[in-house]
Amino acid sequence: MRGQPTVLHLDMDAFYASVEQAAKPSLRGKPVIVGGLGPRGVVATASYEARRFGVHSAMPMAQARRLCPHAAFLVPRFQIYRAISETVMGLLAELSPLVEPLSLDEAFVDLAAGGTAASAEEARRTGERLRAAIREATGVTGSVGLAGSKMLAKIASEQAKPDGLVLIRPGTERELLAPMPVRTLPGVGPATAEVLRRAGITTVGETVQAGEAELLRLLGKAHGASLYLMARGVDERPVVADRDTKSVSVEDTFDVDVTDRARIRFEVAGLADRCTRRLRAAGRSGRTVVLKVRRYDFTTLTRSETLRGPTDDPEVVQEAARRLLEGVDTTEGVRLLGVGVSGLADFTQEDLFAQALQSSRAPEQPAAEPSPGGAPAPRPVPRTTDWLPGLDVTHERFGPGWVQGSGVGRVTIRFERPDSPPGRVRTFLVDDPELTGGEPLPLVERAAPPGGGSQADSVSSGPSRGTSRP
DNA sequence: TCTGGGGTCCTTTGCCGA
DNA sequence: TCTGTCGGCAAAGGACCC
Repeated sequence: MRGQPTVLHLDMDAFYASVEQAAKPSLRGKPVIVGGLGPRGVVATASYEARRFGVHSAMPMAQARRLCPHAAFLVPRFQIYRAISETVMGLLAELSPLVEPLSLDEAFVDLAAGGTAASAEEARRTGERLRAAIREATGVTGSVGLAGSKMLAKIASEQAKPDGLVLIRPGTERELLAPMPVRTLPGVGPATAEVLRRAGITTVGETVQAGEAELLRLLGKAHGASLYLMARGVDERPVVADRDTKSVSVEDTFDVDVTDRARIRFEVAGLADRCTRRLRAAGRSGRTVVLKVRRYDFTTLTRSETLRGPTDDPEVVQEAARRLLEGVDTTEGVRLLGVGVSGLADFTQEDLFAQALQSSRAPEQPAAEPSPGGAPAPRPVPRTTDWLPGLDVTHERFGPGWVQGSGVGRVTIRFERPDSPPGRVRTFLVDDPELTGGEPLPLVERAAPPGGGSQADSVSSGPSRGTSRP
């Protein structure tokens, strides 16, 4: 443990929902729920107003609707979240060269490496300056935790929420942690908590009392040892910038379970294709192809195959995924399919010999792609051209707005912008020629407009996913 | 209307070669 | 030469995180 609070953890407050409220004045102060809106969607983020009704992240959307039916339900707009995230990460980079992003809305900063935490007071001033800068540059708020380690900085930022700052003074960690539930510690999820509970351990203090030997017995070597350290407030994990990606994967959950084998093959081929596109975009290639199947009953299995050399060739990945699929029984229906590549290499070198060998080892299946024997190609889920709630639009006469809802051939648009008062609602026919998909507007005047660019695969609501209208 | 998507890390098991 | 074992790799599953 370090002598000074030199680790800063930043956590943006209810990030996606806050961005939507900043972008849409009519939603400020109201419950906002962002997530997948399909029949199998889950909540990505709930605003604090919605959390008061018991809605939280990862909750099935259907349950969220029951708990908070009057909330605004919106699909995520990753383009603008990413743009704001880049602005925030830029501000963090000004504090130190050692910044470790955890997600779009969270990061650790090693202040010691930036020379901005010589004392607790200076660390606090740095944190407050950062919070002000974030608010000014982005229009949304973040909470800051400061402590001598990652774990404690993260616990501090959790306590600071929303829109606050908490500093844990070195030397006070043990008493602070003792009464907290074990779930507070990183790496303790539902399963570990249950194992500990059955052993009579529910708080951090009890975890320490149990002793290392008992934790090793209960949880195994790696997990037990690290939990014992964490529970005593010992966390020597360094802040690591530039973490290397280890795998790339794409997956889709279907609105309705799929049983048709031809359709399943077709979807797997499409997933393999999307996966390799992402791989290539990142300039990487990989050796191990993984097929993931979640069945009708939510049991999940993976099948993997390691190639002779790394590849980023869509055909090779498709072939491997198809071979893996042949060994999986899907007659009772699948709810999710995924394709991933791991064992990543930096270079994109093709091992042609390995390819030839691999395909000659699987001769039983004719090379023909998804549509066997002249049968009509299996239909993918029709791309819904729905106007999805929350997406940006522009009307030739009324200007920029966002989709509030749609149905029976109509779409309701609210015309407002981040800097306007709450706007008015108008309803149009879905094919109104004056209505087109729009770009996200910047939340604050000076902020650069979100870096455009394509993001074909980044919107995450499955086969009927909501890309913005062309 | 039960349960997303994209990751990381760890454990177990089986196999193979030294 | 036989046997044991050890390390490394591959495959599969599971827990956890945001």
